[in-house]
Amino acid sequence: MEDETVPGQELARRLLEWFAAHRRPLPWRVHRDPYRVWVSEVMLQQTRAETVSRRFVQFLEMFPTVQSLAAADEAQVLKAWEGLGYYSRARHLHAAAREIVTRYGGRFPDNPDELAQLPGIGRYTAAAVASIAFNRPCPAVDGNVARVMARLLAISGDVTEPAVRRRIERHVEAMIPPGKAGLFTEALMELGALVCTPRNPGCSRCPWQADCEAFRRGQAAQLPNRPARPRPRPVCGAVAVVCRGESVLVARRPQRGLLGGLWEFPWTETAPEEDGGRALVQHLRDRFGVEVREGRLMMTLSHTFTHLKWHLRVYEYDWFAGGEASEKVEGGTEAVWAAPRDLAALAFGRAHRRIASAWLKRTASGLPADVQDEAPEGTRGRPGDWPPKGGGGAGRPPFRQDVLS
DNA sequence: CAGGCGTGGGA
DNA sequence: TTCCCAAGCCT
Repeated sequence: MEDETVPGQELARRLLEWFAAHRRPLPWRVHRDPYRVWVSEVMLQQTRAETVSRRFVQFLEMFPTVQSLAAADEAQVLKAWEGLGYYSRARHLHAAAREIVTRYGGRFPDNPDELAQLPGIGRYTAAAVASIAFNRPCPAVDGNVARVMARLLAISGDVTEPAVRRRIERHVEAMIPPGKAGLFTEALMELGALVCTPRNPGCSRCPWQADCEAFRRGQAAQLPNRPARPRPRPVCGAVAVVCRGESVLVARRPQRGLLGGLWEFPWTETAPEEDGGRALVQHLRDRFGVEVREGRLMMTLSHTFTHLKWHLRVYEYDWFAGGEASEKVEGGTEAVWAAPRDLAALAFGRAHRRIASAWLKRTASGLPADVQDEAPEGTRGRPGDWPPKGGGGAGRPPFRQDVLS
């Protein structure tokens, strides 16, 4: 169409030459079947390739085909996804697998429009799967590609804006070499991952250095311009580890929203300066029908999400009464008494997994519970000063709560 | 459409 | 320690 085409093809030729020499042997590049391409692309969303490589291999061992993934329970899939974050990806992956099996007979759609109808597959992933798995000439613009192109063209606008991204897509589409769409897509992302990195770009190693407008202007490291993210909002809470024999009480979070479908210890949000013990005991009674004897502080911990920062006080209780049913409790909260082996089989988010690990370690060793945070004593994690830097609450005595009246 | 949605690693 | 992310999607 435009006169971009000819120099674009020369750029593509040089890129593919570079890719042939520097391509990493990543596990999802061994076989190029649509299932593996799809799983890897979803797993790579907002997640580093180094993290994904291990987990991808494990996931493929557990779910080697789209049929096996579709046949699994969602809980199994979430367990396989544990620790990877953005758990809606796992739920969507599972739902899409079922749709591919039931609606498409187990054969993936080969075009971006149909792919993008599937849950968890957006504009980028649809184009990536169509180009890499089916060699369709679709421009797949992820963060890597957006960065490379923003520098190549010296685009100063926000590359997360749809209008800017569509402009980049048009440029990329014009560069796709006939018959080599998949290779080109991989090569462009690899360039962003290995050379045209966010900080300290390796311009001296770049096959496009001579054509890069940002490099010519000495702006490569400054582009693209990304809007600053807001600081995580602090949330304080009190967590209950209720012990009943060898088991502890755990509950499943709602399917939607933060850590959806994962398990956790019962907890309640508190004001920053309160120890939360009373509200927690009330919570156990109201929400789970469980009465406990007394509580004592077991540990404190902080956990940062993209948009939240949890400051948790974890209390250990001995069960006294209630909750025998170990089933659905009113309000829709599913709760169970989990033995150590159950804890290992359930999927938790990072913070609650750490609580489970701490409890298991203490139980196994027979040692008394210890107030312990990740920081050394005297800096953070003193029971009377939580959350750290929050102000107030100095010198508060350790929580004790008698339940029975 | 702006904001919700995880985690681990590097500067 | 703090900040910035890393192969986005959904509502």
